[in-house]
Amino acid sequence: MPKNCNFIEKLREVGLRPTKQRIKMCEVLYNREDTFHFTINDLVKMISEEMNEKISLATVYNTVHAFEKKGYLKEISINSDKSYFDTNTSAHHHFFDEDTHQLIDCDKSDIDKINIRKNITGKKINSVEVLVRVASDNQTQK
Amino acid sequence: MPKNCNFIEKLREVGLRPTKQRIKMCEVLYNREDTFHFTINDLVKMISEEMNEKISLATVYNTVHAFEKKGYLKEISINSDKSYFDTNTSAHHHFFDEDTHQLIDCDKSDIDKINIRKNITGKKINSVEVLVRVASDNQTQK
DNA sequence: CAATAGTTTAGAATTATTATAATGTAGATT
DNA sequence: AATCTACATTATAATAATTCTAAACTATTG
Ligand SMILES: [Mn+2]
Ligand SMILES: [Mn+2]
Ligand SMILES: [Zn+2]
Ligand SMILES: [Zn+2]
Repeated sequence: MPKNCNFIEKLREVGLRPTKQRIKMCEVLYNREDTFHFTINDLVKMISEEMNEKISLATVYNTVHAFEKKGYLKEISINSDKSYFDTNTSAHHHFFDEDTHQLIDCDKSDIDKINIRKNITGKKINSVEVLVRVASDNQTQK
Repeated sequence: MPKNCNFIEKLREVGLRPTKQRIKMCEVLYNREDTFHFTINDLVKMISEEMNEKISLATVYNTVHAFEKKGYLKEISINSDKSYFDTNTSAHHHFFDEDTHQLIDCDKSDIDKINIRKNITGKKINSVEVLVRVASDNQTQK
């Protein structure tokens, strides 16, 4: 979703009613310079801090999943106890900092295009994602 | 861990006491032709079916994590509600069948070696993993 | 054969997430 | 504009994976 676009229109376009809560969430998620990664908890905090709105946890979950289904959010594969989401919905790869639990985008120049030679009969490829786990240099050794 | 090796020795080597439970789990995990992927639930089922042993759930969790820490198991990054583990501890990539929730190994010929050009200062790369999500061809369309 | 540190266990606690079901509301219909 | 209805929101309960607890057990050491 582009910054400062007509969220009401955008929501209607994909068949989602532009409710107060969804518009607020659009503002929190998309009205900023850069895309970012977040957990549900992060998002709840952002909503209550940046806005003076209280949106119920269930609605935050519902809306995040609705946006994901409509292609306005992506879920990132990290085996952690919680889910991470990304407002950058283009195909891209990630670094995951195991110390801080922060996700960092790779851009195209960082990793060559992945070429998959194997194909599984009857199955189509939905996504190809690289996760590069990094950690402080002086953690495993010493 | 090689098939039919001396598990008692192998456990002692890494400072784990060779308890009845750990030896049983070694047998279930490593005494077979091929490596495989499993969830904790899968493993509990295997233990009670293949062996006539009952190992408490807490011990299964403890032991899986102990084996993981010692490098005898790998955890696979899938954004799912549960964790997946792998008895193949070599660096390799995966297909994940979103219909059946099955993991399939990629071998070296399937995906070229990933070359990471970006580096994050003060951080070292712990792992580079590709996850290829696949699903039935006639699921998204029609 | 003690002593001790590490291990197992049942069950409780925790945590992220989803389900429920009552209330509210956007958008259509009159 | 009032009414209708399908969709949304909400507080709360339920679920499910995982971790914690603390008591009982056991492998190893001396
Ligand atoms: Mn999801
Ligand atoms: Mn783990
Ligand atoms: Zn990203
Ligand atoms: Zn594997």
